[in-house]
Amino acid sequence: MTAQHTGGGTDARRALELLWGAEPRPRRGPKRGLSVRQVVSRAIELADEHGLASLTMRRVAESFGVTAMSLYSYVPSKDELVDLMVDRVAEPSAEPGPPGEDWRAGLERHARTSRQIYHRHPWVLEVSMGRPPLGPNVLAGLEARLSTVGGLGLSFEDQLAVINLVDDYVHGAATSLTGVSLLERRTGLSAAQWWEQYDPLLEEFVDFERYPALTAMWEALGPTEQRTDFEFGLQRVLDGVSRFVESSREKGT
Amino acid sequence: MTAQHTGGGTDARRALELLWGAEPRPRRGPKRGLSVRQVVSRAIELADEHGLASLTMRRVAESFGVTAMSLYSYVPSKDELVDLMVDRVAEPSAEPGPPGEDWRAGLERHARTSRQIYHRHPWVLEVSMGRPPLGPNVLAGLEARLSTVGGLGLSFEDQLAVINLVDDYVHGAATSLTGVSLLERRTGLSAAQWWEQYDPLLEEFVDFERYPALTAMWEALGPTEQRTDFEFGLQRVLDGVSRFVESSREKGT
DNA sequence: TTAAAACTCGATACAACGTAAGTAGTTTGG
DNA sequence: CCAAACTACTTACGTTGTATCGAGTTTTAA
Repeated sequence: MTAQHTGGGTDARRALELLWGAEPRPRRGPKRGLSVRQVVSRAIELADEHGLASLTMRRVAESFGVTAMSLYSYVPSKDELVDLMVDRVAEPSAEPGPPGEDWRAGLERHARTSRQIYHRHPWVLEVSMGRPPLGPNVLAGLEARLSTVGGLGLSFEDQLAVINLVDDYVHGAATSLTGVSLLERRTGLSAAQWWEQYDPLLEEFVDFERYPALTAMWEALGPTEQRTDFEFGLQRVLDGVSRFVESSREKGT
Repeated sequence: MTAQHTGGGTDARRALELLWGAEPRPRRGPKRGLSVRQVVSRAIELADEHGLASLTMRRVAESFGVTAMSLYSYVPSKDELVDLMVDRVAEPSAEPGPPGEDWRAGLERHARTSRQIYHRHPWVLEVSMGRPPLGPNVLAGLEARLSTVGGLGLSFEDQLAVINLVDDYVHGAATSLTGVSLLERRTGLSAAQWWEQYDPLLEEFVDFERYPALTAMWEALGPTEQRTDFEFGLQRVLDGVSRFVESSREKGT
């Protein structure tokens, strides 16, 4: 397991060539049986279905009927492959919003788009983006966010802070939301089944007197659904941003 | 790499016994050279220093001068070990707040405590908590949060939604914050060095005309520090919660 | 008191991982 | 037309979690 992060490649030029699709056609050897695009697409499919932990070079290769080492003529390492996967699935974040869209609607749209991406490709959440792949879609996504908050009269620092705030919330909420269903597939146990296992045992080990609020809640709600409400949180976050924008306007004028 | 998540163990009773420290003393065989506490502590130290990916049963064992398989008499699997580690580092979240603390101060304190935990133990962020280990500290942390928002007249659902919102933001922000420094150690390249590699190459591949806002920002700020401001985001989130609490009070009265 | 059961720990082994190295065969530029 | 460049295959290495087995140790039951 080498790649749990992006930007791990050693050859920056090669990485950018791959990200921006600069594949010079005239190559010497035998015709290639595959393309980088194909490899990346298949890798995404496999990761979507079985998770990042199960995404191995061997499996990607096998799905094409070639050996693992063959892939290394398309992609220098698994790290680079993950970079390419991340930029590929970021495609929707580059889509333009409707004309006349105000900042709040724009941030909402970006947030929902990200949530969609995380929902469809949960493995993205496992990839640390400390150094995002500088591909067309990742850059376009950032550009779109910046232009959404660009007209508010905020400093660049504040613009970035607002964008990061929303992105951080979405990332965190998506992690919670996805974690549950991910575990159901990984362990083969539904959340309900899991609770059935633990619920009776808990009383044996836990002194519930020490957790009155928790006990009250479990009795009222049942421990079944502890779902994070994405929209609720998003609206609170945007309310907070709204207040900041307003007070920032007052000062600025 | 089996354990990137908690709650993966197969024997629920054994898991709870370990979490709640129920180690029945009269055991038959030779005296044990170690204790579960020791093993968990050492594993945390190693994960703090070298990351979760480098935390292997062999390394933990070697640090005690025993073989990898010896550990399996203390802990049934690496999954369970990670569960124990998570509950252990959650200890600070059980600490009580000052008397008379209002809800906002309480949520702030919980958020900062979590951020501290993530800062000191970045590997926790890599562990999916879809099914948190039901140990004393995790439970106490949830109890503390619930009692913080318990006096606001919110429904249990709304209480949970508020708690999850703050936790989700903190998790997301911590992931951003930690990601950068984590990569510096993992790749041996500082963020500045990394940018130096990519910056000149970018102009070769990227048509900056297509990213005007991004270009303007990079020219103004330089791409060096794209840090997430934890406190900024936290205050916006709490502002949002505040508005919700107020409007909820109006309705409720 | 003693035999058996229960336990710890070490040695060995296996399948799966990313990928280095080497080879055979194919295409193309000089 | 041949040598350089390229693809894809075979092998191989070191690492991972952990199953299995065996030898030795302590406790319990008779």
